Amino acid sequence: MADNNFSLNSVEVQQPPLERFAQFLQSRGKRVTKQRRIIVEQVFSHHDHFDADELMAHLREAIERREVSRPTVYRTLSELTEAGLIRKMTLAGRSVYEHAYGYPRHDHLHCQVCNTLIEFQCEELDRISQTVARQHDFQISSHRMFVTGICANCRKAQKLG
Amino acid sequence: MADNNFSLNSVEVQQPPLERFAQFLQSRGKRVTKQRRIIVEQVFSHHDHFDADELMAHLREAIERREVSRPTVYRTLSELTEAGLIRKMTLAGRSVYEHAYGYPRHDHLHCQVCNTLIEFQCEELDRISQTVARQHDFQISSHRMFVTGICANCRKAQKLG
DNA sequence: CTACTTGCAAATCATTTGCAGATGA
DNA sequence: TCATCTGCAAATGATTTGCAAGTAG
Repeated sequence: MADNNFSLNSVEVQQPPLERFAQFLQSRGKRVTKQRRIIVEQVFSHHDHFDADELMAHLREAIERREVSRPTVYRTLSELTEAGLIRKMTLAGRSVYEHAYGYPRHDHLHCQVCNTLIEFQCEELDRISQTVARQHDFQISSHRMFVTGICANCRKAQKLG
Repeated sequence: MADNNFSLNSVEVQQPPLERFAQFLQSRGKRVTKQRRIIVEQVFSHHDHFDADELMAHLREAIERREVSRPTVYRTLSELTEAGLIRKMTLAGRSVYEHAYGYPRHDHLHCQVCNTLIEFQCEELDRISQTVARQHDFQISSHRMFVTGICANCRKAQKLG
């Protein structure tokens, strides 16, 4: 849960993701390249959950133009995760990402029929993590809760079917 | 969360895993074979978290004797999961299993250094799942909570190092 | 008997890596 | 300049599948 920001008060303006990423890259002696720019812009163009393939589908044009390649997409997703701009989770064996930068902490309901993720916030989960961690002399870095089941839409569809 | 048992009161005796599995197999028109017996016996010989490779390591002799093969181990793990005898989770891209049959529901602390899973029980998590699910008109089948961080042992080791 | 199972070899599939040429600071 | 990057092709590693021979009921 490294917070490299001096301030994240929600009232304050926050630098755009690309700038934030540029800082991170610089701090590691890495470079701001055309492909990293393209990928970050795409990732933060809208809020959503996505995996590498879905991201590449959105980048199709750039990929066909040979401006971005599959390995670079994977490499950049790792860097963005390291930088704390996105968060990675594993869903059915596949890596799925979501925005972390500028987006509030939350957990998920996962519909096992349509595979959708529904976000929810619950302060209590933090409290519980802390209590349990204390009991086991465990140093928390983060927690993740998934509630699996069937969403309202899919239940409706099933009844109709 | 399908419960195929008529009763799971902890005071009552419970049939051995192999018998339970035999019932499941029969109900599906499947057969009790030597390899399924060997694998179930091994899986339930002690309580632990394990992945396919670790299980195969324990089955090394049978594998060398050509009594059990890698595909059969994978196939049987799937069946045991379907039968509800074991539970599957994904940890760092790898499938990890644990006993479900005859073992109380729990969640995990996951040490990111030594990769150990520490179990804990917390009724409140069920209550929270239910509340959240209700808010989103979501039908729960189960939940899973992971608290990631560093366990006491690894912290000690790090201080010494 | 004969449908279900198995081991084997080969296929998959997501993700990663080696490398020679390209490029940002 | 020159270390960092990139695309390409190929490697990886866990898991799965097709298939002919084996076996449970």
